[in-house]
Amino acid sequence: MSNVTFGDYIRKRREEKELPLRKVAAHLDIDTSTLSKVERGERPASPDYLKPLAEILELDLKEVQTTFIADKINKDFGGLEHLPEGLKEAEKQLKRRKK
Amino acid sequence: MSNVTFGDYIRKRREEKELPLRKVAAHLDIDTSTLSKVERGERPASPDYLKPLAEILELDLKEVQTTFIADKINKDFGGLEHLPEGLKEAEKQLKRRKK
DNA sequence: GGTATATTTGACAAGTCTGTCCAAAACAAT
DNA sequence: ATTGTTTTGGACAGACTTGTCAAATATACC
Repeated sequence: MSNVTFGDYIRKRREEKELPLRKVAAHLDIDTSTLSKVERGERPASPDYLKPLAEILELDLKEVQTTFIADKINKDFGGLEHLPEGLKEAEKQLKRRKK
Repeated sequence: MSNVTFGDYIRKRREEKELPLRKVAAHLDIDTSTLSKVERGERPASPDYLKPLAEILELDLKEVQTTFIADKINKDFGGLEHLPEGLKEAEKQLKRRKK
């Protein structure tokens, strides 16, 4: 898995499976147009899309979520120079929370 | 540094330095009320606040940013079960991008 | 070309978010 | 209790976001 946006990721997979936007969008219960925009990165994906996407594209939910998160972090925080440290800290807090 | 929200973090420091909201808010060029809300987590902090905050509170910008990022990731993605993997992936991509 | 299907575009409504304003409340100190 | 100061609450405007709809464009196939 390479450094690819969430939109590219799901579009590529949708094309592999030869599904039209129409079908996928219907399964996500959104408009074709909205999905088109998400695939092209013109709009962000909603977390609500992740499970249905994993289902219809037959992808591991873990991979879908992971790609979604990585992409969004990049877009949201890309401009901050200390992002690496921020990520480390977030991880540390997650571990701490588990207990 | 413990598992503390961004708001708590800056409030604690502001009180340490015995600065009123009025002064800090003025330096950030925002309303007192807005800063009060940010400190109490009623509103999110804008990235624009980070540098001025570091200045007036005499904190390391790196620490301020780190706390900000960790807190926001937590709030934004806290509901996703595969957040740890997402963070790992984001880090991997950052490293890859550096080249 | 012509028809059918798929995708993209842009205008739009409804909802959400961000910060301001100013009034109210809390706090300090005497 | 009154005065001065700090902090909070809530209504509000303007900007932004999210998704829809319908029209336009592209793609495929005969």
